[in-house]
Amino acid sequence: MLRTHPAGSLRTEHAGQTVTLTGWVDRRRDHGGVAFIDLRDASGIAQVVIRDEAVAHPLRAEFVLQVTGTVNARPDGNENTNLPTGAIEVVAETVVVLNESAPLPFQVSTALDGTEQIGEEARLRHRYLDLRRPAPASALRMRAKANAAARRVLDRHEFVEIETPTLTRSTPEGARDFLVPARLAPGSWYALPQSPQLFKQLLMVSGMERYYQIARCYRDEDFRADRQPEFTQLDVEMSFVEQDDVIEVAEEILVELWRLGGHEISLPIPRMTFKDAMERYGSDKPDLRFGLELVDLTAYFADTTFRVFQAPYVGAIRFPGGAATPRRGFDAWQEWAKQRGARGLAYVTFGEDGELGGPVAKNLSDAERSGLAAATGAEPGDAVFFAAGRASDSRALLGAARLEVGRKAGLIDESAWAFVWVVDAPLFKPTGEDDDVAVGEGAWTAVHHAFTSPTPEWIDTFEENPGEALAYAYDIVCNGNEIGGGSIRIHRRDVQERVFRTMGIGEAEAQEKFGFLLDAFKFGAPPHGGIAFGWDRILMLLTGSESIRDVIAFPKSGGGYDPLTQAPAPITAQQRKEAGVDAKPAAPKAEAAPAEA
RNA sequence: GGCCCCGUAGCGCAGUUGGUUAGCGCGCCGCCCUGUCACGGCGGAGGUCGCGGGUUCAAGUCCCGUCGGGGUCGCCA
Repeated sequence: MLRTHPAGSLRTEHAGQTVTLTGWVDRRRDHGGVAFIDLRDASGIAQVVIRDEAVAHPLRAEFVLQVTGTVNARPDGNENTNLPTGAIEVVAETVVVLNESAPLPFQVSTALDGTEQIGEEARLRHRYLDLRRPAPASALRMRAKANAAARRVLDRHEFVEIETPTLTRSTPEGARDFLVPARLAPGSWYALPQSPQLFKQLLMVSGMERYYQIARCYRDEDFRADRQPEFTQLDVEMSFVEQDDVIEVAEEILVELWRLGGHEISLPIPRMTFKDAMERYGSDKPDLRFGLELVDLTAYFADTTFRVFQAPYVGAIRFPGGAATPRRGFDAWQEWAKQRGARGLAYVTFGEDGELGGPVAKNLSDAERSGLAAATGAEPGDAVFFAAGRASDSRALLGAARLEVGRKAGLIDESAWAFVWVVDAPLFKPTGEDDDVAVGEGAWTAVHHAFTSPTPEWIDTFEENPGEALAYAYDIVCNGNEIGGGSIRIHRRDVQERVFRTMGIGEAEAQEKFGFLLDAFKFGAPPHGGIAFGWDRILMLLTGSESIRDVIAFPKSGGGYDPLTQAPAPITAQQRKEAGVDAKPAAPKAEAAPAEA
């Protein structure tokens, strides 16, 4: 080693020792005659005192130094209580410049931590410098600890960590695949996996019984703050289990993870049905850090003369203290609702004297007006938003409004961690649910994926009422973020075929898309199920980051562009030729391409 | 793909009703400074106002287009 001690490890008990440190010049304070260098390495910072001006003067920020000197207690009154090493300093005897540094595109000094705003594009272009800063660095360190914690739990339960291919055939999860041309089979392409779903099920057929992987997944879809084209899942699968068994392991992992952040999750994590979540919170991932549930007013307005409320569903959400919102503020809410595809957002205000206000109030009958506070739970000074129309659309709008109200009214405890399992989701949803036109029978698609088993109660009868059938699936939600989800899978070939039939997937198409899985299931597939955690999203929450980009070492920016490597980039004509990108496909077969799922 | 916001020095930002030499902080360069710790002092360099077009006597500022970034809805577990 080029050093004897990590810089951040020095304390008063080292006083008198001769040490050698290595690191970067975090900051320098040159007084001409005596100079102070904050020497930074991964462990922290130590102050180096250089009394030779000729040595100190040429040093610049981020020069790489090797310093040998004596550890001294600092003179009385000169301690720096902001530094763990603030009671000591290293008086340099020799200073070796291991490397110089060009002037930086932005400052990385720890002294500026939290005060300096740097544009994300600049940070990503020089991510290696960005990662010298304390916050980005600690996010990656937390990620490593989270990986270790997951492995610790799963090892304890005799899970086997297994890697699965990243060059594979497209798995049927519905997102767009990233494609890789196959040089040795021009015209044919690999797909990067959207998840290891099929492989982990094959591993159950293999008798591995308990599998996990910290798996990279790829989906060619548009960006979000919490989405990247390549992302990581902690992927888990188990044989001979029921829902409760998977949930138990998952909870153990979550407990270990949140302990890293100093929070003890109390078990068991509460469960809520999908139906409850939608009806009470207008979301399949309810944020339970605050109450404020949706109010179903369909019955209340059953005989209303107000045309807008003559709808299959009328619901409301209370806005505590919202009556004070200025007219301009309510206009902004209208805009907000319109951006979400709603016609608007009806509202009523409750004055301190109990008087109703707002444009909707005058459209209500006296009886409707007088009972409204009791029906909605509104107090004087509150406002209430309404949505009327199709239940699913209206609830979604109210659910979104609930979150917005929660933020605006300061109802959310930012230090809270509210976990919930959302269970009993529907197995199927009608395709084209967004159309107003009722869709005919048979047009169903899987809510999770095609291999999710119906619950035991529905396994024999789901075809009779696909819209009602429940999936043997579970999502784990934290503070309104879905951080993981899984299901008990179908292991019986007959059930799988019935599910495919309900979804309108023909035998030929099933065989073409994932025949290898169906074939495998012929040979004694055990009952199995599992879960996948959105690892980036979990780390985002654990580190208090605003974006998953903060917990990925080298993330992409918008459009899938990497500002650091400048990928994607054009290829040469030679590469193009070899890759077979331009191979003409064989004459198309008569049955044509199956419609996109 | 729709909508909203942003683009001015290496970084973060200001720039009035369109007006003559485009500013501020940090950083950078030079000199000075023996107890600082976001050290300090003096001096200095650094600009295709994202790009293209238009309106105007005059555009960083107004208009149109375009590119890039961020957010959001669609999409995506």
